Amino acid sequence: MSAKKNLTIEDIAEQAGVSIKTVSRVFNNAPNVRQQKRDLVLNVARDLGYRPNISARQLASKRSFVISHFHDNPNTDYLSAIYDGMRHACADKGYYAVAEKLRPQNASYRKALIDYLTRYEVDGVILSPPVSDDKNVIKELEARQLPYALISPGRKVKNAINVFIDEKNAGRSITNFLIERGHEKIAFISGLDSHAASREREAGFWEAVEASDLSKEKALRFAGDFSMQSGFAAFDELEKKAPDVTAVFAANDEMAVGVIIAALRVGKKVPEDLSVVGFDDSPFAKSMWPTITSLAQPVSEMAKTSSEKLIDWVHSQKLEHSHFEFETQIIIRDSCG
Amino acid sequence: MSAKKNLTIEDIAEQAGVSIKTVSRVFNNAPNVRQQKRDLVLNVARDLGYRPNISARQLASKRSFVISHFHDNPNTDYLSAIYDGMRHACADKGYYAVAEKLRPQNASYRKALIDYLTRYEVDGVILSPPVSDDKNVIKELEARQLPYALISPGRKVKNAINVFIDEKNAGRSITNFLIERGHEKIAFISGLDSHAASREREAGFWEAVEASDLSKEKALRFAGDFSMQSGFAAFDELEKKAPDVTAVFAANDEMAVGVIIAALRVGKKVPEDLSVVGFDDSPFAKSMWPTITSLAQPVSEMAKTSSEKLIDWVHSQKLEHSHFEFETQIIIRDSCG
DNA sequence: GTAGTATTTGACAACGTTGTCATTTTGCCG
DNA sequence: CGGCAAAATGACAACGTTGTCAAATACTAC
Repeated sequence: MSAKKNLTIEDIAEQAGVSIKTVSRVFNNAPNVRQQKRDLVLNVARDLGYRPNISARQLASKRSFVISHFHDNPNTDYLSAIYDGMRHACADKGYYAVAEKLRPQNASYRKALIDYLTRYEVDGVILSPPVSDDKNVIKELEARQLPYALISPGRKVKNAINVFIDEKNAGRSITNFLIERGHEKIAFISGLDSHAASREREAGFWEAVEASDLSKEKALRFAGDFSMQSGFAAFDELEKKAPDVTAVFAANDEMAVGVIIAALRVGKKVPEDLSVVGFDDSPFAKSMWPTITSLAQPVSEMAKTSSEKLIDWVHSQKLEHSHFEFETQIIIRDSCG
Repeated sequence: MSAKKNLTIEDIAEQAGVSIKTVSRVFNNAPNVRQQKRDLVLNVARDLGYRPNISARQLASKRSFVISHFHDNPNTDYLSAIYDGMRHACADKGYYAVAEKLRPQNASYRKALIDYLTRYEVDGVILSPPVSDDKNVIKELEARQLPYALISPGRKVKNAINVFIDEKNAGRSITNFLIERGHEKIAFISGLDSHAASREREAGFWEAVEASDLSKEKALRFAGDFSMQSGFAAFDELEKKAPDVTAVFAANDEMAVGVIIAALRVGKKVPEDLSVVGFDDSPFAKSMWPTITSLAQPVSEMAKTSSEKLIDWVHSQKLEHSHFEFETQIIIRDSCG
């Protein structure tokens, strides 16, 4: 074991025969460095295995190289997907990705938020539903002039990065998918009405119904809250009120799972007796029996883009593009005939 | 808006009438500061709202104030529980918690690991199954003399923090729970044999069987892999080979869910026709129908302790206690008669 | 009260970058 | 080829802590 001295910017500068400032410029992609020198520095750095010291960078530049995801969502699959996307974007640029649970129902959460923000000095923040629609949080970020990105916000915010899918359109297309398959009486199971996404998906459902030959009475709505249990309950209600419904669109996969299990329990089979489609294409959808047809949104990609644009914003000190719409896709599986 | 100048250690020192070094000592809980001065400094700091600058600390102390969790586990509930525990421990001490997925099946993962370690300069690492049993990862950490903690390792490691439950004992006790309820023919569904925890839980199962009045033939074992699908398959096999089994112990909740759904699908009811117990007390267990009796291990607490001890280790430069055993608990729910 | 020791405190130089601004080099035009 | 603007480069002072080591102060035993 050799005594390993830390490589610094000076070592590279010396080896390359330039000043430390030039090396710094190269590593920050700063303008006004001749290509030839840039290559030289990069080569020397690669050969020696040099990495800029993050702490020193932070201190000198007053950036923290940390982006944080604020959330309040019990769906750990969703959170993990977002974190994956963040890590991807961060890895390339030497940023840290962290996450923090916010509890808006908790009276002291605003204090906790401020506390967090002062303690950790993050460079940028990503908000996911339902926090992405929390006025108080947004106000706090704006007051500090902290760059932030909203994933699937209920309404777009002007001076922020907005990353989203067309929820209404998605709801419409998966509803159409059911109608096209010949279902003549269908039901929608809502998520929490406080989530904008649930409202939009429902709006899409009704638009599809109206554009079809189905009469209004042939479409029903049951209230859920995104949980599996609310899927059970919705199915039970459905059985009571409209046992002739042949297809269900649940606003997320977890409720779709609930519907399927509740159906099994009274001897109804999916898809033979009832077709079910979900939303989100969560791991559930792939592993359930039957596997569930679901509308996939590219959550990781959305988080990755959010992170990249956030980092760009931090670097350039200005917001170039603020709206990023992503495509969705219906993943057809076994849960509908 | 007042121009807000950054508060530094010097401001506090000046206000309190001491040197910056004394302030530094107070904030690092260093010894040899008179209580009276300590209080004085703390008061001044609180009044002014001072927080030490993390970057400067990092740079001067050559610590990164980051601990990282290396994992390779698709169970996002488990990962989130660990991250929660880490955050708790970190929040108090100004540390950052980050996580990174390792892919030991990937040929280049060792390179990726080294890359990660040089890029991010973490202070300590937490490994969870199956990575906590990965010799290569451990070797790499030891070579760098990086403090690390193992959550639920297959075998304890000497110069590391080991945080665990008694898996075998847990397996025994939940098996006994079934036997005591009068079940006379029972089955165990294993997880991946490469996970030490699954092997231990199984060992506990057999110990309980042997200590009981059940003859050996009255206990069966089916191979699973922790996935819901393998729960389906195990049930199907069970139906074929031993339809008179009245109770199943699945090595995790996801497989227990699989068993229940597969049973429903052939018209068997849980718990009337079949009792099922799981392991981990995941959100599944609470929300499934029926709710699932499961063995709970305090994952968040374990991660919190891991983090705390890791941070202590970093601070004191030495490992005080290395073994931390946690208690488990059977959470009785509706899935067994 | 004094010497000797242990505890407490402070001065000042790191730590490894980036920001600022001055200086040098290059490119262009007449 | 001289003059001038633009581009490229460098010297050096931040950034806000902690580490080191010397100095001051408090305690102890006689």
